[in-house]
Amino acid sequence: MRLRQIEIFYHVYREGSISSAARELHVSQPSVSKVLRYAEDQLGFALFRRDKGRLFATPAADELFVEIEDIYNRISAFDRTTQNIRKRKGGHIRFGVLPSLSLDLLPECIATMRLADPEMSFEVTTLHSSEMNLSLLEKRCDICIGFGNEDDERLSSQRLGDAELLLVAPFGYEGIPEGKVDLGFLHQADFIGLQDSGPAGVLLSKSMADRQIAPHEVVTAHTYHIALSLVSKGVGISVVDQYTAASSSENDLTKHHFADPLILPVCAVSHRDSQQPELIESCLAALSKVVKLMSSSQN
Amino acid sequence: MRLRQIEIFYHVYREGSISSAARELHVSQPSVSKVLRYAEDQLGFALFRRDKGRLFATPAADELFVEIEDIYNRISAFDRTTQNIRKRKGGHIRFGVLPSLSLDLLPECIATMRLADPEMSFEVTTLHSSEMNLSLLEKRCDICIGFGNEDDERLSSQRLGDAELLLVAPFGYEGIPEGKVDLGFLHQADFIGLQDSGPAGVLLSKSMADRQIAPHEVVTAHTYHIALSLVSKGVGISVVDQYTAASSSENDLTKHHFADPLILPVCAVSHRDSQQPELIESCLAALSKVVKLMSSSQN
DNA sequence: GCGAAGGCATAGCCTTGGTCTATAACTTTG
DNA sequence: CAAAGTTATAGACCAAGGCTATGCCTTCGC
Repeated sequence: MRLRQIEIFYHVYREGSISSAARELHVSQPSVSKVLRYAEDQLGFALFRRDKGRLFATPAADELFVEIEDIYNRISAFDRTTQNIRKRKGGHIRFGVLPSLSLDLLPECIATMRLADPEMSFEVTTLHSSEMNLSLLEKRCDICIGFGNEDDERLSSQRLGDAELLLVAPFGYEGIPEGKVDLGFLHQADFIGLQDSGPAGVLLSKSMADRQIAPHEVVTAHTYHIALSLVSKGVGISVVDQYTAASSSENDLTKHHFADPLILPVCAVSHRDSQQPELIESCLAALSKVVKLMSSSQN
Repeated sequence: MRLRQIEIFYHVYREGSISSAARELHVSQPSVSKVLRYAEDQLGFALFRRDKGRLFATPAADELFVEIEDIYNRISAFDRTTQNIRKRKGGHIRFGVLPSLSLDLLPECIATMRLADPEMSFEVTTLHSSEMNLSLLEKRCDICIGFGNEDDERLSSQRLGDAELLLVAPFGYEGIPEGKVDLGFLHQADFIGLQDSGPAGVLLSKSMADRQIAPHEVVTAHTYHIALSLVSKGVGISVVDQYTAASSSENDLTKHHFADPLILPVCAVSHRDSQQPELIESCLAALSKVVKLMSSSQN
């Protein structure tokens, strides 16, 4: 079946009549009639039963419509994408970013870059650490921002700045010292852990293992948002990166630096053989600048 | 973009060259070249950069390919469906069935119906109770089989037979009497419940509530398979319908009838204005026959 | 350095898918 | 019974997409 035949079948099936499908598609009625008939000839089976000058869908049409509906929607979305590409003036960058960096760091960066060049357009997807490399290699995005380095020679990574892991505790949590906190404070404490937390989780659990610190993990949360919410409800304490901490709207919690700070590199990773290396370069430069600015203002 | 243009773009992008795409598609090289060029003209932007007689994908092409890959796969699947429809000789029925009935009851029915008419073909999807009506109304399937009646005047339902809920317990479970078991046996027992279990769950919890029986629900499982596996491991006892119980391969558990049996109707629901009423009718008759046969042989 | 091989593009020709207008036949409705 | 709705057919036309033949450019091996 050709695309036009699919379109016409889709509308005739939904409208239940050739005439109204023709009106919807802004073409003549005989045109729709002919294409539909032609499609049936090629398929080798009828899509509609003609009875007293009216159409009734056959079981085969019911079955095909289930698949066509989906295809049609995707084609429509695809057409919108081509429209968007055509209308673009400046460059276009597709970001993949950790959920924790998506609420604070990246919006700030994009705002800054758009000020510098209002013609540029952006696309943002959130990804987990483990998905980033694949997404870049399959060219589903242009720049990924996360904690840690690439591990593939087709990719290149650049350190934008640092992210510090902070202790977050409910407001007025017992026994928290003024100023910096020792990591040992976590020992035996009621702790809210994060599942699948990537490099941040690795760094934290490694640091704790080195000093034989074992918190009492009362809840394992799947998202940072839930973890912070649990902290603010007094369920326990947790450790998150500074950007997650900053983006939280919870004001029932306090944030604390560690005496021996836990530092993670914030890295931007991109494909080595991009078709628009200058654009990527200028983007990375802008990112790096904004990240440095943000981390200095947060201390 | 027309369908042919999408197909050609897809293959050129994957192969990296017009010539090999042409070979793959079994058409001439100039043909592919021309369609690709034409597509670019219509889109208003280049898909490939031509450099020293070779093609290199542009960022726009990378972006479009992400969507096209998916569309292409669906079109391929759709083409296979049209092939299948064309090749069919006899009737075709699309079943929607509860997971618990999908392993034992429905395969038995289909085997019987195929013996009676080897030309018929079938399609089976598993659905939850809550999805069945919608699936029928949207004509995504022809007959749904579950516990309980339809609740929509556009649908008609037929009782095929009964399903009894049985107590399942680990082999040698303490205190289980010979013969029938009273429902009160569940009170305070370590019980494995089922989440989202539809009419079966409703019947059971209602019966228990009436007699103020409250088991100790130690695990809530998401699938019957997990529940049965937990029972056979001695975690607790559970209640499932006879077909689920029969389909289990666990032999570390025992099955018991209740003194006051918990009976659910096994119903087949179909659309009132089907295009193939005789086919549906004969199917329902065959189903009814098989179900009656099966439930008598199981007692 | 030159010829062979393989890549892409253009030209000219043909088939067919899809559009239109005009018209006919049939159903339902007022 | 006429009016307004439906689908189907006929004939003309244009554009999409296929083919062969050919030319040009790059790369590779001798």
